[in-house]
Amino acid sequence: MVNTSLRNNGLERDLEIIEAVAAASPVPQRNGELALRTGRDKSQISRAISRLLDNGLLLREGSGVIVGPRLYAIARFTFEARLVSAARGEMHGLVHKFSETLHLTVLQGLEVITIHSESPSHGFRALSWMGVSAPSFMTSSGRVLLSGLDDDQILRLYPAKKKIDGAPTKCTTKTGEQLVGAIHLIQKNGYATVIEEYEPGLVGASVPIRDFSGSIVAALNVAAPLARFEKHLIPASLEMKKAALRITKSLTSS
Amino acid sequence: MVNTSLRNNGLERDLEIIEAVAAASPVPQRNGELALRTGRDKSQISRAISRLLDNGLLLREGSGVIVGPRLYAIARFTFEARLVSAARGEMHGLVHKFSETLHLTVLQGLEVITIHSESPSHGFRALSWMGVSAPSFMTSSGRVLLSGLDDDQILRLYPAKKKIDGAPTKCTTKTGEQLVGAIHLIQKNGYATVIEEYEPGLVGASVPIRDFSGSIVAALNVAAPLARFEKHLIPASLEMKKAALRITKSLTSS
DNA sequence: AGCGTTGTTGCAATAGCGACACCAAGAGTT
DNA sequence: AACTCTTGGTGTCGCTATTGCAACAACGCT
Repeated sequence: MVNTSLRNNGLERDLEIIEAVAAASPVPQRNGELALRTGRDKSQISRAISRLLDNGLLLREGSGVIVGPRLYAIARFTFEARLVSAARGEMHGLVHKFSETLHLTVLQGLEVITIHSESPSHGFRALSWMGVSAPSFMTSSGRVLLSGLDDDQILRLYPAKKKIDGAPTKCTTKTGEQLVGAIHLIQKNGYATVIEEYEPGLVGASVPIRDFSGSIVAALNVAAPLARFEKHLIPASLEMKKAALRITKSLTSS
Repeated sequence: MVNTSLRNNGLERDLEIIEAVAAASPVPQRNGELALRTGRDKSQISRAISRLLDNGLLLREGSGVIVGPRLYAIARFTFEARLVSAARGEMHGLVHKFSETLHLTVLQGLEVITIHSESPSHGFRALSWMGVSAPSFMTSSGRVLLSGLDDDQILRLYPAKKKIDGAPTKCTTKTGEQLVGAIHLIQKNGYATVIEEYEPGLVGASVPIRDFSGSIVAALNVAAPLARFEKHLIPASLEMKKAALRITKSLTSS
């Protein structure tokens, strides 16, 4: 029952513009293009960009704008920056061991966003992982990230009896009740696996990464083709569990 | 002298708050502390933080707030996307200066892959390395890219005593132990050189390119015939070091 | 209990936003 | 040059959100 009518259109609009610019990176975005993308009036875009330029969030490049330096200055001091540098080496080792792609994900709202990926030599270099935020209830990393919450917190997000919006037929957690059940299993095992839930032909496993206090701050995830990796899901999970512990350790010691 | 009256207090205030939070990282900042730092009314801080939380720019951590993952995701994505175009200019200048071929490489799995090359006009092997991968332990760029990892992480990839598979006789890093030693030297110098390790008659030098948070994300590399370039390896490395810094700087500061 | 500290919320005045129309600068085209 | 077409920037005005002060609620402390 928090006051939700407290909304700042300005901030939302500015973020929308910045993300539109970021999504088009490295191509500088022109004024009109952004107006189209965000569906706002050109006058608003013009004035907003002017402000964002003044504040260093955007930067002129030719006849368009790109993301400015101030964002980097802030991003440098985020928890994610430390997390990535702590996890990168471990992920590297696991890529070598599994020969499959690894992801480092965090929860934002109800979405899972990937903040770092490591691919094996034979994989494609994923360039598009930033915008791809997946729903949390149907991915292994999402369930792992949710597993830090209490049952009633989860049920508040996903009501027990109600069918979750957008749950595909393959998904094993179509209601909040089922989700809580899956999460109990994750809490017991310390890892989560999914088989062809999010995408056909794909399997995945995830383990939680905790901070010094034990709360879950991120998830380590491996995704691979069903045929190639199904039998390795459990061993890989156990391996990742150990890696997650080492990441926690190096997070607290730095 | 244009738009001085166009100042949006909201954006400025929000940025001021976010930066205050970032500056205190990793210690979560409480409401009142931020009011003091920014010299604003606590009511404004309270409401602003509530908005910033809703938008994922900030995150609750205990009784305070930290910077959320959203900004990091934007920064990370745009940095990668713009890396090649930012490096191209510097590489072009270095090609001119060295009259040798330059490569921009990243690590994928345990292989080094070349994502961009610049060759002098007389270059025979102009495009031959694009997308080609090489083992990381025996190339200068590979060692540079590994130099962001801890010793124990490297030793997990390459056990200390065990002879590395595929290491040719010329290779100076035949065991994990030797590799760690070589990497220590790279970390100390800020560059890596190899002489006829990967291919007979060929020498090379590499320097790391770091992202906004200091993580090594790519390597700048020059490869040349032994006879022609051996005496220039060190000066070229120093030159490339400066170029690498400029690349990072050009992306992260105005 | 009483007290100090800390975060949230009413409320009037005010400042900024959103939408539409208009203006200015270029780039072709004839 | 004048003509159009495109693109970015401004003027204005009704309307809504923000501001700053205050009172209020929620703790923690002796």
